[in-house]
Amino acid sequence: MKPIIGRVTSMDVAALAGVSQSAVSRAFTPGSSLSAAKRELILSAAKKLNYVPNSIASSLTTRRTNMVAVILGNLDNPFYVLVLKALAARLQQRGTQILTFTVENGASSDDALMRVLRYQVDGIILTSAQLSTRMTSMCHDRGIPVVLFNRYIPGSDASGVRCDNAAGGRLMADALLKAGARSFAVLKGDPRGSTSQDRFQGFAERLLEDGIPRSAILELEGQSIYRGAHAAVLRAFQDEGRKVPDAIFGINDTMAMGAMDALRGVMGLRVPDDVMIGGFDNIDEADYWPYRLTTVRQPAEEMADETLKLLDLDNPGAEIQPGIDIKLPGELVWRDSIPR
Amino acid sequence: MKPIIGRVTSMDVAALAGVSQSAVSRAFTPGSSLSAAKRELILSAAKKLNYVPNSIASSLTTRRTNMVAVILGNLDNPFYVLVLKALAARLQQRGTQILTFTVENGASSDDALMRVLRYQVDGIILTSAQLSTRMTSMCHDRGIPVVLFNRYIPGSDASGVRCDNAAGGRLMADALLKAGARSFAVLKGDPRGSTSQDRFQGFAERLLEDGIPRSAILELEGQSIYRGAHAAVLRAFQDEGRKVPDAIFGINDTMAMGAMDALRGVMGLRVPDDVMIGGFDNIDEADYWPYRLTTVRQPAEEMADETLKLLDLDNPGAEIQPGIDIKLPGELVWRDSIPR
DNA sequence: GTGAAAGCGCTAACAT
DNA sequence: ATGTTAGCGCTTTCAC
Repeated sequence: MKPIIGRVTSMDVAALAGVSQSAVSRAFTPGSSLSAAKRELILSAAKKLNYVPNSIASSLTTRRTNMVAVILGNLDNPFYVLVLKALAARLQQRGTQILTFTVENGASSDDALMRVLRYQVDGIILTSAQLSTRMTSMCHDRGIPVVLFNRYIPGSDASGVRCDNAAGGRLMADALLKAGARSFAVLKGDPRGSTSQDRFQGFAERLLEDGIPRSAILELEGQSIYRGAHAAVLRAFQDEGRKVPDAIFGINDTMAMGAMDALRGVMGLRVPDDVMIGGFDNIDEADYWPYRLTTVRQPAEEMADETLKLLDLDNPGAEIQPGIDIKLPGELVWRDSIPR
Repeated sequence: MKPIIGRVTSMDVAALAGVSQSAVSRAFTPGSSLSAAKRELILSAAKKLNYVPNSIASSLTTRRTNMVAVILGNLDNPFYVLVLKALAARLQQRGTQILTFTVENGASSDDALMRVLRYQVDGIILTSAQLSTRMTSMCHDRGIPVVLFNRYIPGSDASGVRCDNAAGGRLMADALLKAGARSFAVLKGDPRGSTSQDRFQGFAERLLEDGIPRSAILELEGQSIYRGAHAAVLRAFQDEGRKVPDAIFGINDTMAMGAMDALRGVMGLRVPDDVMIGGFDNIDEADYWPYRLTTVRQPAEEMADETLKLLDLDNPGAEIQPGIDIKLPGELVWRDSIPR
């Protein structure tokens, strides 16, 4: 017994159940006043017709779409896959769907944001790219909360959650110093990203405390990816013949892994005997046997929790918070790429 | 000069520009008849008000949301991240957004699908989990095209695109046989997934042609993940003391890598000298120096292309295809985990 | 508790 | 080319 062709609407259900269309609406709205008997009647009619409420139509009146946009940049970095998973688990559980946008690495998210706005999402989570102040205020005007994930935009009043990247950088410098390293190289990612800058900043600061000037740190551009780091290391230490330092700090694990493989696989060095390597993120791969990378763990799950708290989806009307900046501490995870 | 608080609608723009509301609508609809002058006028008024068309409202009449649902299962498997990226790039380019759903591995997607249906998506791409026939027909009734990505549901009339998994399995068996292997183990993933079954099936068939019966192949459950494969290998060859075979075939690269690390890292064996290892997918990591995994490449990009072709988003009204099943050939990528 | 009626912001005939 | 009008499928007053 196939139902009517085309969409079946609450009208059809109402007709079949012999009630008004608004009753059908109530039957699907938890907490609305409707007698249990009538609700049952309606629900069974609905099932018979394979009726599914059209949430697009309802959001027109409720002004809530139950969709949140997640702007993703670098999916090549497994950390952001972790983040997506953490966010998805939490959001789906509360009945919110994720509208995913991927943007070219380092690209401005403005155009992505423009498209997002058309969809009247209930909130926006930015894990990537820059955000212009014009966009911030457009979202603000519409009452759409925006939260920056692991990035900070100076001068912006957008709120954000991030790992305490500078402190994490210090943690790593400290570990390396304790292990006896005296010369250093750093693999940086997107130079415009605050994440990379902050980690380097904290790292350099701690080194300076031990008398190592920032100018003594070799800065390499790894473009945030394995391949980029691999190439940068080879270029510096093989092609250009620079001296391999005691330690290399990869601003993220993927780059640390790329560096490690270039050093070991191509140049025949040993880790940590010839070079120590430190990473950041603590992605799953960092624990794989060939790497056993000592790294700074980012508390992805907690960061996701805080992100949703800032989004405050349960309080639609609420005035959007000013520039709250939540910093969660990272934690050093000792493995084998730095001797202890 | 801040615009009006609250949402600004096409009415506001019309008022400011001194035109009718429908003119505004036309100004934002490419190819509608409107004089260039008026269009300019409207566009500038819109910009002044920071107006962004509400696509939720428009989809109510157009019956198109420009959203496609992508149901994702195992994001732990980097191959599906690749797939998501490929899909996102293509979809976004044509102005279609992705509604992402993650479901527990192996779980039924029925409830996810139910939620998807509320959003009136223009199409559904299922890269994971099972799909009941009831769901298939519900989508069918609504005229929502569904395409299965790398899975096949026997008896279902849903269309799908997949790598020729059986042929890929044969390719791997062939390579292993040529390299001199005579005893085998296979790391399987979700036993309910056709992908895992098909690859094993093809693998076993080819082996049989060389006189190796299926019963001689040791089947291990690796749950499709690194850690699962790692544990399964240790359990079989260390705890239970089974004899390590000449070759191990990981139904996907992640599992092959897990097996490799268990064998080398824990048991001290060498690859490929002591054990050969083959994978499937050709994820980026397969090429990393410590692995250099010989594997069967899945043509992810082409698969994404075919998926979108089947979805046929440009022909909304079109009758949904019956059970088309597109199989794209995999390709053996030789690296170092199988001697040549 | 329940129905009637008025929108939500837009598109799509239909006029002109 | 442009304005007028009638919905799209739902939620939400407002009566009863």
